[in-house]
Amino acid sequence: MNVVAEAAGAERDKQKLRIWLRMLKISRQMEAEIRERLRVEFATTLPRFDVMAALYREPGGMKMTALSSALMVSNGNVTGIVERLVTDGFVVRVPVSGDRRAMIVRLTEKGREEFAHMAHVHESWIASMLNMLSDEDADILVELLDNMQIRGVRVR
Amino acid sequence: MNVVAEAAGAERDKQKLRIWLRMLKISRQMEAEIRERLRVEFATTLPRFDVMAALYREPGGMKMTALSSALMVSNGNVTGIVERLVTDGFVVRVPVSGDRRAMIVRLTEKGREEFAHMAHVHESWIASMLNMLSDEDADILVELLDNMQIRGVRVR
DNA sequence: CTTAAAAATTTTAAGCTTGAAATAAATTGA
DNA sequence: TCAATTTATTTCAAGCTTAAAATTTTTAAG
Repeated sequence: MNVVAEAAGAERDKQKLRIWLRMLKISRQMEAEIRERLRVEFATTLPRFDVMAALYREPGGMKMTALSSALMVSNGNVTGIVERLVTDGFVVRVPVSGDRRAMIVRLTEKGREEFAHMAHVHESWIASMLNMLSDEDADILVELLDNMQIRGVRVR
Repeated sequence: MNVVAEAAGAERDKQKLRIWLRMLKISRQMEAEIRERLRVEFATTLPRFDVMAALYREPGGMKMTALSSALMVSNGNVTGIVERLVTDGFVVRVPVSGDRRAMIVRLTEKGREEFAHMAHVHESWIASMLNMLSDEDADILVELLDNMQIRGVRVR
């Protein structure tokens, strides 16, 4: 590769790095704001909210493994979060008939109501935080983000 | 507000939520990949990398408070991370003459070399992960992200 | 049937993260 | 001066997170 092409490649890499750093910053800022709001207004945490969100979509409940893979976190991680949600009466764990290893986790009625309420408010927080985006920009952004399927680092 | 305008507003909120969820997912996937790589290839963690990156930009070193506000994390958090970096010989803590409360944290020569190496490889990971973006898309995305200044939730 | 492998989950150890409380030093104002 | 406030940092308790090891149960292979 000649020097010109090399320089162009380096500049392209820098541009990608810029995208990543900017995206990371925005995500962290928004996450921090959401965590703070969840703590102050609902006395809960983002991981708890995430678990409840996943369970809300599956009224029949989910196995621990399904839950942890849906959230892309480790098994052991979910164990602790679910434990605390059980203590608070938001979820229950029921044994799976026919497989004594497995457990199904399900929202209680109290958990469903609590989540429905939080989700509604949560949506308005997001809309408020992203209110600098015009409808057009929002459409472009959704389109771009939808096409970004992250896979592992390509080893050449 | 009439029913049509209300429905349009609700749809707008959903679009913003979509953007947030997609962005969060991408960030988490990329972060997970970077954490894994840092662990396997450099036996380090993302928080440590972040601290070293901030210090690399300030050859004279930074006070603890400057460091934690640059990284947008709590003071106490940085204390622990720096502690472990000191143990590994990547940073040093020097007292500030004239202010016995404060501490300046600075990369050691070993720390500078280590970070320079990691940063180079890190950049190529990012470029590889974002290789689905055309140059045009990348430019549009940088532009959009640059205009997204997140502030707290606007209370109406 | 028995044993080996696989699967679902929990436990553990180490590190990250926070908000709040504690410490210590510097600054301000009466 | 000297008391109150502010500033810089650390400590603490609680929860989050991971990878790896351990446990229990199921499935598969001979």
